[in-house]
Amino acid sequence: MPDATDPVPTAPPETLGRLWFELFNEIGIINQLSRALFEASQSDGLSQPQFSVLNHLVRLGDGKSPLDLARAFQTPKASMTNTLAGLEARGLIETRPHPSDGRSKLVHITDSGRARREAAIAAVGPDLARLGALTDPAALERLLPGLAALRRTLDANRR
Amino acid sequence: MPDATDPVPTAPPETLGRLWFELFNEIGIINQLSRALFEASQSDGLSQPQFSVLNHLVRLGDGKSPLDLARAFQTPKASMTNTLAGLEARGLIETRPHPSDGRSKLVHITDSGRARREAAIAAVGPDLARLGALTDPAALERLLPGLAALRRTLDANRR
DNA sequence: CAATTTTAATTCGATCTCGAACTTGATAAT
DNA sequence: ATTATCAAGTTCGAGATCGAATTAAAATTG
Repeated sequence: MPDATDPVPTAPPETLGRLWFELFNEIGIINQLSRALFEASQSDGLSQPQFSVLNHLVRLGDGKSPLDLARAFQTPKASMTNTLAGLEARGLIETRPHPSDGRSKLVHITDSGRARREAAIAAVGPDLARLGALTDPAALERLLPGLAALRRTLDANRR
Repeated sequence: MPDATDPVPTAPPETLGRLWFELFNEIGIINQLSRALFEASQSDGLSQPQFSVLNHLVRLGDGKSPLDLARAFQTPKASMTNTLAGLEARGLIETRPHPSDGRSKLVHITDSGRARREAAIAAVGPDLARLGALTDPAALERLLPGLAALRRTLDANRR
């Protein structure tokens, strides 16, 4: 029986750790499988991070700096540099100097990049349709708020 | 207005893709952040996959084959080979020949491996406690079934 | 009981990840 | 104004990821 003077419902510490590990484990596996699913569907070698950046630029607008993008995906700057280099080498984005800040630059998607994104979406389409038939979309939708909250908590809490 | 002759609520295809991408995006970021959180807490270089394997061996028993482990984590065999090599080089696991199958081998955790796992859990403890204070554990718990179902669907659906 | 096919694991190589150090440009402090 | 500090991006290097090819040991087949 809980003692009313307990400051907090004193979670059993072992159990708490287990909950987090289990959660992160599930998430790691899903991440794994979803990346593999996506990349297997792409005939050329567009990686999942590359696609994510293209998609972000289309959906939320381009003209962002690399640092903006790194923050949006919570990835280290060096990783974003690498992803952008891959996209630029393929001509899917181009970078222009920042008009007022000489250290920075702005990332713009090219027409070819837009087309590539469309093609990528079309290529995973059948796989997603297959998944969609096995899953209740509403159930997925219900997962999103909890995940977003968790993501924000983790983000707010990092050093 | 929906036409009653529509065979199925005809999910708007664009929207369906967006839902999946958003979901996988959140999951990718959480995976990212949780790995960084864990690894930053470890003073030596125990990686998150290495820890996961140690944890698995303690919780579900050792004496598994590398392939068993690869399947449990849905990772390619080659990745598991690499993770196990790292653990063995540190003396945290040891492998013994499979008694009846000459191709295989069995992974056993060492005393040092058990101790290392305990230490790793202790080292993330403060971070998890901080997170725990910002989150409702029950809300996390509620996420698990949906994630597990998603994981199973992805798993069942891969080629 | 050979020949074939499967299966467990490793090796290899190309690519990705990311912390740390560095370069260069902006901002602040005195 | 000069100097110190800070911020954006790149480079570098060590390690991780993972598909494909390889090796060796079952299991299967005819």
